[in-house]
Amino acid sequence: MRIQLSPLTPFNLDFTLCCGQTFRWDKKDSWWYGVVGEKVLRIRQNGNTLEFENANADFVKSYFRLHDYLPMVFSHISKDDHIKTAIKEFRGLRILRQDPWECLISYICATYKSIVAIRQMLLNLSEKFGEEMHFDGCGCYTFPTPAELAKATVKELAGCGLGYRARYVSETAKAVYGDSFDFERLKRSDYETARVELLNFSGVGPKVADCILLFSLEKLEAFPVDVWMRRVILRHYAEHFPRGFIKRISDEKSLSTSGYARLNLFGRRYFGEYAGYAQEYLYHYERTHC
DNA sequence: CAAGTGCCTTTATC
DNA sequence: AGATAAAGGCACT
Repeated sequence: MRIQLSPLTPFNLDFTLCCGQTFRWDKKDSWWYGVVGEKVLRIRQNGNTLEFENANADFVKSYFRLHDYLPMVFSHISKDDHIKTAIKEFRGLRILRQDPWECLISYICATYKSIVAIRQMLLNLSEKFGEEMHFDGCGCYTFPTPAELAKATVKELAGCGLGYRARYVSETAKAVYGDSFDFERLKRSDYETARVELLNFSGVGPKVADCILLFSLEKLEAFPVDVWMRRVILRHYAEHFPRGFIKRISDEKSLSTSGYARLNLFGRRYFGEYAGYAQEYLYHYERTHC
């Protein structure tokens, strides 16, 4: 199947899948392979043509958020030269619309880990608790369902390399499975309401909640602040804060709760309703230029 | 080669 | 409220 992309609103598949928002995609030759839902999706881009197998066009458009009109997004978030530079370099990077359950578990696992390590943990979880798929080559397992992870023991989860996160994943899986938690309802809730609900899950703090809101619950105003975003703000946006505050968060090994709240609020106010897009461009630019 | 540092932080405990 | 320590393990220096 093919989709012709509009030349008016850019899309770049490589930037979108490489920028660290998702962890279970692999590139072999020109094709990207990823398990989404029950299927192995194979997709590649050639200029304005998107070619794929094993999914329908509507799903692809939704998953890659092809309906986001990026020129409008850019006009909202282009507040200064630094973000403009990041946009110029990674034009076409899009926020994904990921599955909320997988996103929740992924970012619980992501705390205090490098991206390669996160990928390994999620691969282990899928191989051990997911269902095997049949498609050419790739390590193809579905992401485990809430039922599958709720059944797993903490020891088994720890065996996947989760460490202290094993308990959080177990508790959260049981909560989601037990309540038949409805993520679609959170999509309909506003940002603040959905955020408060996410914070109730074990292993979910402000940063993890913001990632889930942005990458799977359609809250484009979410502005996750991790160590990289702290560096971005210290280097390029320090003049928006009092000296003392900047000194304090420079000295902190890890960002305090109040520090997080302040940087997060700055991002949302400064960049506006598409702050999440700004975050992703700045994050990816910082990681590739350090 | 050993030891230290960093990693898309959260939680428990003061 | 706000600070602090502890929680895998692996890659990198």
